[in-house]
Amino acid sequence: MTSRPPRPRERGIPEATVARLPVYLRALQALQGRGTATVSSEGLAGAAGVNSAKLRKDLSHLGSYGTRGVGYEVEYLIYQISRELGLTQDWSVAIVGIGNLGRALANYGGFGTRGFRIAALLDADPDVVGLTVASLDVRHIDSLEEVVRSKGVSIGVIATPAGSAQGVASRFVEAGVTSILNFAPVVLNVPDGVDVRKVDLSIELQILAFHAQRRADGDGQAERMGLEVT
Amino acid sequence: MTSRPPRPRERGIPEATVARLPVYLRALQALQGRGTATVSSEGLAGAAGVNSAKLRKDLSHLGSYGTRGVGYEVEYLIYQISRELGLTQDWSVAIVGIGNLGRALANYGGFGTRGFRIAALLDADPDVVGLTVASLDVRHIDSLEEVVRSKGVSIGVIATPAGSAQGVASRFVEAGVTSILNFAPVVLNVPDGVDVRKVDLSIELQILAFHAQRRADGDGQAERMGLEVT
DNA sequence: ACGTGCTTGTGAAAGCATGCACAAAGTGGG
DNA sequence: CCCACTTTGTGCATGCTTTCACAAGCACGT
Ligand SMILES: NC(=O)c1ccc[n+]([C@@H]2O[C@H](COP(=O)([O-])OP(=O)(O)OC[C@H]3O[C@@H](n4cnc5c(N)ncnc54)[C@H](O)[C@@H]3O)[C@@H](O)[C@H]2O)c1
Ligand SMILES: NC(=O)c1ccc[n+]([C@@H]2O[C@H](COP(=O)([O-])OP(=O)(O)OC[C@H]3O[C@@H](n4cnc5c(N)ncnc54)[C@H](O)[C@@H]3O)[C@@H](O)[C@H]2O)c1
Repeated sequence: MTSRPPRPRERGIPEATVARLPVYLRALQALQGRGTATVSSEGLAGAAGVNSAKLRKDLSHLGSYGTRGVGYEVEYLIYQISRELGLTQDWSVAIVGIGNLGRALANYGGFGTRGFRIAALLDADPDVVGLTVASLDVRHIDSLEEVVRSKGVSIGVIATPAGSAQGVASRFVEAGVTSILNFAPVVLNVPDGVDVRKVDLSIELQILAFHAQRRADGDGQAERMGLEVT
Repeated sequence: MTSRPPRPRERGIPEATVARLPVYLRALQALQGRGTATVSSEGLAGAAGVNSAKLRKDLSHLGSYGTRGVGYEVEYLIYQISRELGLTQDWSVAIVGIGNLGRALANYGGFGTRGFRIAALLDADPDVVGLTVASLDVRHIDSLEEVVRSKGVSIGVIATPAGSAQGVASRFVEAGVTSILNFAPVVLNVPDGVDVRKVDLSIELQILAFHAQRRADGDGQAERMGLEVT
C-alpha cells in the first residue's frame, strides 16, 4: 500500500449504527466463506436486510473503506468492523446462574464468532456448584470477586432468577465489571459508566402479539361491528 | 363510574412506545404484588428505568388513564396495557429446534407472565423426536403444517442452527404463521405482512464490547501516546 | 364554595435516524 | 487519452423520538 487512508476514528458513531455493525460483520463473514472477494453496498445491504443508503452511511462513519465503481473488499471491511467493535482483543465472560438458560449459554459453541471467551461459571446452589458444564467447573457465587480479578472478566452475564439479578449485578459492578448482559426480567440499577444490555424473551413475544392483534383487527372482514369483548 | 372515557384506540402507537409497554407492565405487576394501588408517573418511571415525561407521553397514546393530582391506578393500567398488547387473548407458540436453547425455552416456566402457551415442540433429529420435554412430546418437523393448523399456532419460535432457520421460517409462513421470533444468527427473508423479531446474543456482546473499548480508549491516563497495537 | 398543592397530558423545541438523489471518484474499453 | 459506466460518500428533506416546561384538572382541607 502506498499511503494509508489517514482517518483513524472520529469519536462518535451513532448508536443505531453500532447496533447494525455486527449484522454487517456476519453477512461479510458469510460472503467470505462463499469465496466472495468484493461486494457492493447493494449486495451487502441485501444480505444484511437493510437499505443500501443506510449501509453506506453506516460504513462512512468508520472511514472511507470502499472503492467507487467497485465496492468494498470483504476481508478488509471485516477487519475494520472487527477493530471498531473491539473484536480484535479478547473479552473474558463470566456467566452467573447455571440453570436451564445458563447451561445453554455455556454450551453454546459459536459463542461470539470471535473475541469472546467464557472464563467462568458461577451459581449459588450447592448442588450445582462443582458440576462440570462445558468443560468448566461451576464455582460458588461467593468467589465472584476473586474470579473476576484472577480471570480478568470484563463482561458479566446474568442468567439467575429475577429476584437475584440486582444483587448479582451490584457485585459485578463492585468487582469492577462495567459491561453486563442481563437475561433476567428486571430493570437493573447500576451507576453511571456501567453498560447494561438486556435480552428479554417475554418482551419480544409481547411486541409480536401487539402487531399480530393489530393486523387481525384491521384485517378486512370480521369485527366491523362495534362489539368488543371487554 | 358515571361516564366511561370514550377514547377507544386511535390507530398508530409509535413503535418505540410499543417496545416499552411490556416493561411498564412488568413494573406495574411488581407494584401490584407489593400491594400498591396507585402510582405516579414519577414512581412508575423510576421502576421502569425511564424518564417520567416519556412514560406519560407513552401512556397518553393509549388514552387518558391517569388522574391528575393522584397518578395511575395500578390494576386498571395493567388491564389497559394488557389489552393494548393483546395479552387478554391467548397466543399459541410452537418452538422448532429442541437443542440446548430450545429446551431451556420449553422449560422456562414464567414464559410470558400471561397469554402465551407453548403448544408444540418440533425437531428434525430422530433422536430428539419422541422425547418428552416440559410435558410435551417433541414432534417431527414434517408435521409442522399439521401442528400449526390443529393447535392454532400463531407465533413461531426458531431455535435451530443458522443453516436451517430460513427453511423453517418459510414453512412457518407457508403454514400461515405471521409472527416469528428468531434465535438463529441469520437474517430471515419473509414476505410483507410477516413480523420477524430476533434475539441475538452475539450481537449484544459485540455492542457491549464496542462500548467497553470506547470507554477504555478515552479513559484518562494511559494510551495518550500515539501508540496503537494494530 | 373555594383555594392550595400535586400530578397529568401535551404543545413545542431539539436531537436522531432514515432514505433520496446526485456529484465525485474510480474502472475498464476503445 | 478519453469516454461511458458503475458505485461510493454525503447534503438535504422528512419523519420519528426524546425532553422540557407548563396549563389544565383533580383531590382535599377549610
Ligand atoms: N430459560 C429460558 O428460556 C429463559 C428465557 C428468558 C428469560 N429467562 C430468564 O433467565 C433467568 C434464568 O432462567 P432459567 O430458566 O435458567 O432459570 P433456572 O431456575 O433454571 O436457573 C437459575 C439458576 O440461577 C441460580 N441462582 C439463583 N440465585 C442465584 C444467585 N444469587 N447467585 C448465583 N446463582 C443463583 C440457581 O441456582 C439456578 O441454577 C431467569 O431470570 C429467567 O426469567 C429464561
Ligand atoms: N445455546 C445458546 O445459548 C444460544 C445462544 C444464542 C443463539 N443461539 C442460537 O440458537 C440456535 C440453537 O442453538 P442450540 O445451542 O440450541 O443448538 P443445538 O445444536 O443444541 O440445537 C439445535 C436443534 O435444532 C434441531 N434442528 C436442526 N435442523 C432442524 C430443522 N431443519 N428443523 C427442525 N429442527 C432442526 C437439531 O436437531 C437440534 O436439536 C442456534 O442458531 C444458535 O446459534 C443459541
